Amino acid sequence: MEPLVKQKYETRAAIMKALAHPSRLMMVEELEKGPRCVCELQELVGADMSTVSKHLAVMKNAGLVYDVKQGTTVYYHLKTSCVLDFIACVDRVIEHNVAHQVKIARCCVRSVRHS
Amino acid sequence: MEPLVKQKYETRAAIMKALAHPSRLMMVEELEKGPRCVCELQELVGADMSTVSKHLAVMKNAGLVYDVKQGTTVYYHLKTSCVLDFIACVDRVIEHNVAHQVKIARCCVRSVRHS
DNA sequence: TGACTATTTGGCTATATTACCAAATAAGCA
DNA sequence: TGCTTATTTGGTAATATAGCCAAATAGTCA
Repeated sequence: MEPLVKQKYETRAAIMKALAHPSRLMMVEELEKGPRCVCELQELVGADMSTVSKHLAVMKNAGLVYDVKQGTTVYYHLKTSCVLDFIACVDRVIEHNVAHQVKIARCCVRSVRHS
Repeated sequence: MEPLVKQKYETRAAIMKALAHPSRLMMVEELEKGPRCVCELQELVGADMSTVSKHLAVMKNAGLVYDVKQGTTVYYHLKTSCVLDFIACVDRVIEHNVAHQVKIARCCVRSVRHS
């Protein structure tokens, strides 16, 4: 494995990781509606403000969001809305999984009935 | 935050997490070309076979892949190829970030030249 | 059955992530 | 300047993740 190729996958993974947290996903979706300050996002996710700030730092570091200071408040903006297509794809995977679970469940019910 | 809504984001994050690793991304891309056995994937990522097997278990658990046993070898298949659109989106974020870095770099060069 | 191959599991250590609290910064205003 | 508000940073403990080795499983074939 060439170092450059390896690097490519590490870079990609870093961005995915920055999205792979419930609070962060929630915030990304909220930011799609428009810029939000830390306090608004804190209310949304219901965690300590320092925690929220750190989550935002992670996403900023990955280049998913940027921040604009206005007085004492900091407004975070979503950089690319394509992360939402992203989430749509994840939801398709979930639907697929759920459908499969249902199929298994139906099968169980049937075999109980027949036993 | 209602528990069900919270659950939704946790489910999504779990799937993202299952993708958020260089080796796993590499494997997903390889599996797009067709089913592969663990040994082939091991060669690809260059890690211990047990490590590769555990990575595959993570993805299987998230419903991203499924496995078919054929004799002693296990072939892994990609379930949804939409995870690749996903990767395409990540690459767009990366491009965007790189472009920004270049802009900063150019700016630095200029200011050095002028100082 | 016994040996061989492919894969998974268990155990362990090192590292990373997350969350909270407390303290530090930074901007605006009396 | 001193106070207040919004946010970030540092410290720390709990938990999760990743990697390797060794051992266990499972299937094939002689």
